[in-house]
Amino acid sequence: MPSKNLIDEMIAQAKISKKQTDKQQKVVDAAIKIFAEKGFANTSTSEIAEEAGVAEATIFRHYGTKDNLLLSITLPFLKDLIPRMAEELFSELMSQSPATFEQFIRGLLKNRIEFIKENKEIFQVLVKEVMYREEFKQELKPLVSEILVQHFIKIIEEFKERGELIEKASPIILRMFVTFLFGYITSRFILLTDNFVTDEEAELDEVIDFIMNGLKK
Amino acid sequence: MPSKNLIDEMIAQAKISKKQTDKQQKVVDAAIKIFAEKGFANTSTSEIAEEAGVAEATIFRHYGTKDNLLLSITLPFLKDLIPRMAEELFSELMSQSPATFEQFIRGLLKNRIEFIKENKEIFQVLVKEVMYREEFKQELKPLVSEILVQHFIKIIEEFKERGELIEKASPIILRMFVTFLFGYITSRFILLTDNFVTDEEAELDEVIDFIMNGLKK
DNA sequence: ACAAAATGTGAGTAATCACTTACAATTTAT
DNA sequence: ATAAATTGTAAGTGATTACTCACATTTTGT
Repeated sequence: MPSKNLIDEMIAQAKISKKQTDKQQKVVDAAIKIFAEKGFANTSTSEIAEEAGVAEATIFRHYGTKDNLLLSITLPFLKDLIPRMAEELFSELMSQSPATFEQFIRGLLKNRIEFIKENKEIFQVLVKEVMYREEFKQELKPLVSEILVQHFIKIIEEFKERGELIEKASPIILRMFVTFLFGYITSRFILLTDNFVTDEEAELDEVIDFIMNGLKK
Repeated sequence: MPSKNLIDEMIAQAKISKKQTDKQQKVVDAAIKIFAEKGFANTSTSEIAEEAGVAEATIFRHYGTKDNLLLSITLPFLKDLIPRMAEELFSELMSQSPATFEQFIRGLLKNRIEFIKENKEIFQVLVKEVMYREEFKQELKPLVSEILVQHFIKIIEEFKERGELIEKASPIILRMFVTFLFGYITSRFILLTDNFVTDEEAELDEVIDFIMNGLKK
């Protein structure tokens, strides 16, 4: 199972370390669902309690504050599981040592899209709250710079040595790639939540072709 | 003045058509500022009143509801001024008939970045609320499909005929271009509001080079 | 078996929310 | 000049908010 659902993993992990209750589980599930749909600020604790089939006081028994509920949902996802999965992904991808950069980004994109699809809701909660909360940006920064940048630069330089990539500074290559990836993910999973693209395989080909060759004839 | 501040224009326009009051002006300015910073749901009307130096009831005298205040700020921006500016921009760009597609997107990007910078706050309010409010998506859809798509397809086809662009279906070319542009704008103006790129001119060159030629050697 | 600890909840609480009302001040029309 | 209309506000309103508390139930350790 290369791309296991992270929420399940998160919950499983939490269960071992701090043995979550049935009702706690239901609270978390309900909170993720409603936060993703309406946003943190637009969701009341009474609404979460109702959706979870639990007394409102139960939420505060376990999480203390509404803010802490949000952090309990999102921080483990950010701090533990994303970095672990990222490293697994990269080592897996590179151990298969893809012949071309194209093959590499094809594997990467497929994997990431699957990953985001499976964790769409918690991903939506995160993206929305990052815009409002400096604390989330602060949590994200090291994650991005250490995990993402560190790994990517290495890979970019490997393929540059092979003569597959343009001879530009690796951070610039990375920035262009990430900017496109970011636009791709946000436009398809955050903004246009309803009508997702029909033929994914065909779209993936176009995306890769654009990243590699651009728009010039 | 090719790229005049739209908020000023909006306010000026509103002043003529419905003669805005001094206090109304202050309310709108304060609301845009706080909405952009903290988001609509996290901002109370009492906070807006205080920032504007106005009684809370004054807001409701003029706008009736908090929701209507948001719409009074954002809808004119969406419905009147963006389309007008878009058409002006395109006719201006094309009347100078840029020699190459590269020149065209250079002009476009410069212009749009300037525009977004000048209207950064109202732009942030819009992007944040589009994620939560179906009504905003509904307002945006025709705007995007009529103004943006319509104009762009024409231009893409012009440059395809000139043999400057790859021979792909125009909607696909457009989709790749817009996806990158969207990622560029959101990552720089919504997420990383603080440390914007240092050398814009150099970055613009890299962006254009990526769009045209991709990452392959 | 049973005490202690952990979990769950109904019924609150004070604070804050968007919004209203009654009335005063100002502007506009004649 | 003055009546009418518009604009502004202090002081509320009920509703909802996140959160607390006293107490019941269940689970756990011995």
